[in-house]
Amino acid sequence: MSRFLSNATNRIDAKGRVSVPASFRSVLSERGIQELYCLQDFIFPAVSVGGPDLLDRYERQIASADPFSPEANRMSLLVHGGGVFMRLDAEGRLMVTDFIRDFTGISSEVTFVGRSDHFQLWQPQAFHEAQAAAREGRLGLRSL
Amino acid sequence: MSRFLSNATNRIDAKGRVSVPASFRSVLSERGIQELYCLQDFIFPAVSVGGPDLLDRYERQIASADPFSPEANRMSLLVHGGGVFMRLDAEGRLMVTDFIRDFTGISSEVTFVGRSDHFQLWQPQAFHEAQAAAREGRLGLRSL
DNA sequence: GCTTCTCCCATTGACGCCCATATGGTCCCA
DNA sequence: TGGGACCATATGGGCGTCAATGGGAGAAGC
Repeated sequence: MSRFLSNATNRIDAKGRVSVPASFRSVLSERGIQELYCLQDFIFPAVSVGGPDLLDRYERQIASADPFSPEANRMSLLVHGGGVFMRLDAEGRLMVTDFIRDFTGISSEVTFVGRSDHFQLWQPQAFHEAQAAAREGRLGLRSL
Repeated sequence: MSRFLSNATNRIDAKGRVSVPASFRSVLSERGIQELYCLQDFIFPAVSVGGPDLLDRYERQIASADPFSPEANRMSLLVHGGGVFMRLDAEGRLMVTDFIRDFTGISSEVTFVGRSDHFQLWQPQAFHEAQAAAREGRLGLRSL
């Protein structure tokens, strides 16, 4: 298995912490990830979380683009300027910082969304809407 | 090679579990499937269930696109963010989670529907309507 | 000094694992 | 051919374990 899959919604406590789902934590430990790298998604109002390899992937993507293109410029601004390192506490919780709240609209609950090699933090309602929209977009295309 | 065929309706017990029909279970064990991958159908209000190979098929589809494209991002949101791995208990039952209930409308009974290489979970009434509609050559979409 | 973060422990509620019972079908034998 | 024993499946429920959550106290920073 060993990939981030499925979604779960957890509550933020009075101190601003939220438990990362156990299934995600086991993937993290399997992969030996201790430092989490967080950055804003390019399309959705969500924060992506993964190991340092996540940063590597984005840097390769930027490197592969024309370095003077607006696209590469914009990506670098988000990846290098917007990225944050975080750690979990002993119980597997992370602090929901203002950086996360402002970009995602998260206030009292966090939806954790698996994305195979990383996972994301969403405001629950926004996640449901985005998923519904993505499904609509596929209607009309042939399904597998 | 045996396939998932026919349909059967079973009751959900007080703890939210439901028995997978024995004929489906024997197909699962023949194929050596122990971990079940579940995903919302793209067209019908039903949840598809199959082996990890089901997920592999979708991932190949995603991999064929530019990994940073909006299209791949949306697809991953559905396949990774909406998919779940599940296991059967010792008696061959699975938990009917809110994820399944919300999408299918299932409350007290589950109709298992064979689809050759996978099977689906339906709300009984919705299944009958969709099948009747299919007989008439229509697409039996209920409003979700 | 006060606030903010980290480490630690307590509670509780959900889920997995186990065993018990019911129900319906099949096979064997009279 | 009808009755009964046997078996497999579906279903019900107890109980232990672990994850999610809440809160206290010490450490570090402003």
